[in-house]
Amino acid sequence: MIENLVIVESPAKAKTIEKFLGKDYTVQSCFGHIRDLAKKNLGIEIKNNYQPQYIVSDDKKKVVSELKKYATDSRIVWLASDEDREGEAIAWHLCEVLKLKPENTRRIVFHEITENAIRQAIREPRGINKNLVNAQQARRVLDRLVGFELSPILWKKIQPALSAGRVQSVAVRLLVEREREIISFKASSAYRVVALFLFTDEAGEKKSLKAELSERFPTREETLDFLGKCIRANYKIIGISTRPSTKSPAPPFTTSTLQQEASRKLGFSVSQTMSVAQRLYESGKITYMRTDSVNLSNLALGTVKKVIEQEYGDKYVKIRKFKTKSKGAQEAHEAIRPTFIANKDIQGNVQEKRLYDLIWKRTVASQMSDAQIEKTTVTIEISTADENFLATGEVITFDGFLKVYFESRDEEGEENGRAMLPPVQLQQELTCDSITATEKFTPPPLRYTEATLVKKLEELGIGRPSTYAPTISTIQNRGYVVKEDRPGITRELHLITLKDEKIREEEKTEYAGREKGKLFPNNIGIIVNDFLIEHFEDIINYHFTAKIEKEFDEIAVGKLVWTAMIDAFYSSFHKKVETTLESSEKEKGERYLGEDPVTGKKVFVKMGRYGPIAQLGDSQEEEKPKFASLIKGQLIENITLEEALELFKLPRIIGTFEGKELVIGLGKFGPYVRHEGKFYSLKKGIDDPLTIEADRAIELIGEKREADQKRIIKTFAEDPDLLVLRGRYGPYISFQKKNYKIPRKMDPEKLGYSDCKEIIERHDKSGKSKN
DNA sequence: CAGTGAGCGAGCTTCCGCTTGACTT
Repeated sequence: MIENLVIVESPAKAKTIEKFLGKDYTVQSCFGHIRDLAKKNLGIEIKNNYQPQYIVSDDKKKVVSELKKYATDSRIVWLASDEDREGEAIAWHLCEVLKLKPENTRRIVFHEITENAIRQAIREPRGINKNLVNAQQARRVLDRLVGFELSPILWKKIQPALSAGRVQSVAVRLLVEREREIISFKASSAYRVVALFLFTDEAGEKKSLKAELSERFPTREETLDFLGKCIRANYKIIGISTRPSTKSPAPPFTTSTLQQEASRKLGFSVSQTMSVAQRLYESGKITYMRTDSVNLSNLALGTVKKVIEQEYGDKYVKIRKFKTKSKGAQEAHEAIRPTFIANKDIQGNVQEKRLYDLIWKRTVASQMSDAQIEKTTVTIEISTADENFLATGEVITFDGFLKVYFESRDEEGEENGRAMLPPVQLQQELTCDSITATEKFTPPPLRYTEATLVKKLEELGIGRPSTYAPTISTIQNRGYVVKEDRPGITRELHLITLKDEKIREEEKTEYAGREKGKLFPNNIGIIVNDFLIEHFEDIINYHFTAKIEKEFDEIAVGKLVWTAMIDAFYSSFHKKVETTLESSEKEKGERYLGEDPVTGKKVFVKMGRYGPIAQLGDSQEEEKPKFASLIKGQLIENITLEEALELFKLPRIIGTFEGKELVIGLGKFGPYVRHEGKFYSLKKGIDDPLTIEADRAIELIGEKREADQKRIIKTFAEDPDLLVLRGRYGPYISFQKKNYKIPRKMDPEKLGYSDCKEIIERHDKSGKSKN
């Protein structure tokens, strides 16, 4: 007989709590939700007032049967799932599935894993809040209805295996709309004018001062006109103003802000951050990593205070209570912080150490004093012009939290105004060494990274800490978006300088717009997005989640019946589903580009069975149209007639090598060179399939042959098809287009022909028995 | 890994939010 059984969601949490509670308590974990809607036929009985059909999935059966054993053996069962909508539902499902009796079941909640908080919770048990459970059921059922009714429409009207949902479809919409802003963006330029002044200070030392003109000139003529006025002008300081200001630290990490900072500072992907954080959590080094709360426990605040006092001194301490700003936050946990703040560093791999360091610094800095900053602006008058030059400098008079941590930004701003200014006086005369006017282009809107997309979703109240990373993966897995680097463009910019009373003009080339690790929408993402917006704008709407969240809140306080809410939504939604299925045509995203000037045939771009294609000639006419695949990265959205016509120039024969033809073509995996039946990929961003020449193609073939050679560990005279190769996961055997794992005990260098044959045979046999 | 693009049809795909393993040929 067990006296007390406590059930929590996470096994790591169970371990910690068991330590606090002692031997009268057995603590088990249920690993999150233990059952979910059946996958067949929606899992909801629509005609039976939306009765959910819950089933325990296969991978949860083991956990459930173990918990059942424990529960029947226990005097009191304490349900300690999180204090939020999902946690309440988990507690309710546990009651139902484990058949718990109310008289020996208690529901308890705590927001922080400290002994006090848990003892306190046990002193204040309550029952299950059925209203809150109903709010969760409404959330669950609505998401299933939306996801499982919209997705099949896409299979029918666009392409199989696509998906749509309340969260993912909005994420894609954000990316598509941003891409359109970038496509339609027209850069304008203006001249930024910077002067370099020289003077001698009181000690006789030569000093310099850089200052920027208070305005930028939109044209070359105006810039020239201004610089002309500056020849033989006199310069005098007519103003020095200093303005004190303060900077405050950012709040402790939530899931979303941790993902953002790990991306900016450490270059981690969103899922990488989560898996490293998971390891830190499981080894007891940090608190729970899926949270939307910026709150720190009083215990933690006390330790942070001590650490700051010891490391930096009393005047660096400023204890703060942060309030969450994000919509729909449920705050079931603390903010993400080190479990033991006194530990400045930890054991672990490089990634773990770096992420821990980031969390430590952010936590500590959040409880430190404001930084005091003095901003100085020096105004310099030009005797021959109305404009002024301004020199700005910044001096940190008290570093405060900046001693530990500085939050990064997403924009790549110009390094400006950060430097200290040399000491100068009012009315001081300056000598102008030179003035440089540089043409500056306005930057286009920023593309999203994984992390900035998470930030945006959080601002909109869409998605939860546990789903940010999976959502980002889903929209990439469906092919809606791709995360990649893309090269920028080089462009000419105009430079005008005034030095030694002479004005000189020159052209400079600038490399701009290179993208690294950004999210780009694909054609299929754009087509799905446009289709959903045309037929279901109200759901793909940025405010849809906020709207239904309000209704869930009403359900949670008992003011609204959950099935009534679902019925109001579903009856109009389902009507739209039916009319869309009946009326709308198959959507191929076709766009007409114009006529081919050579043949006079019409040119279209659209989605084909295997991807986006260009079509030359109308399908109505007698002659069959020609087709050509679009190159990766080309969008139906903005491809030009000229670019489309180029595509029909492939495949091209560009010469011969070793007596065989070199053919450039475009395949499933991008542009290639074909030679003797073998394929060699062109280098992305370097080679253009339409202009590549034989020399370069031969070079590529050589590189590939060399790389293949390096992969070979062993070959056998008995059979040229059998190879021992070095691969991503270590050495393996390749035979007749199939790969085989080498047992760990065996040395790949010493494998003989018969050894390999044996491995292959053994594998093939076991493979057969499995199928 | 790599050329395709007519049309039909069976059977498959899919949501969001809680949790952790399993484990690469």
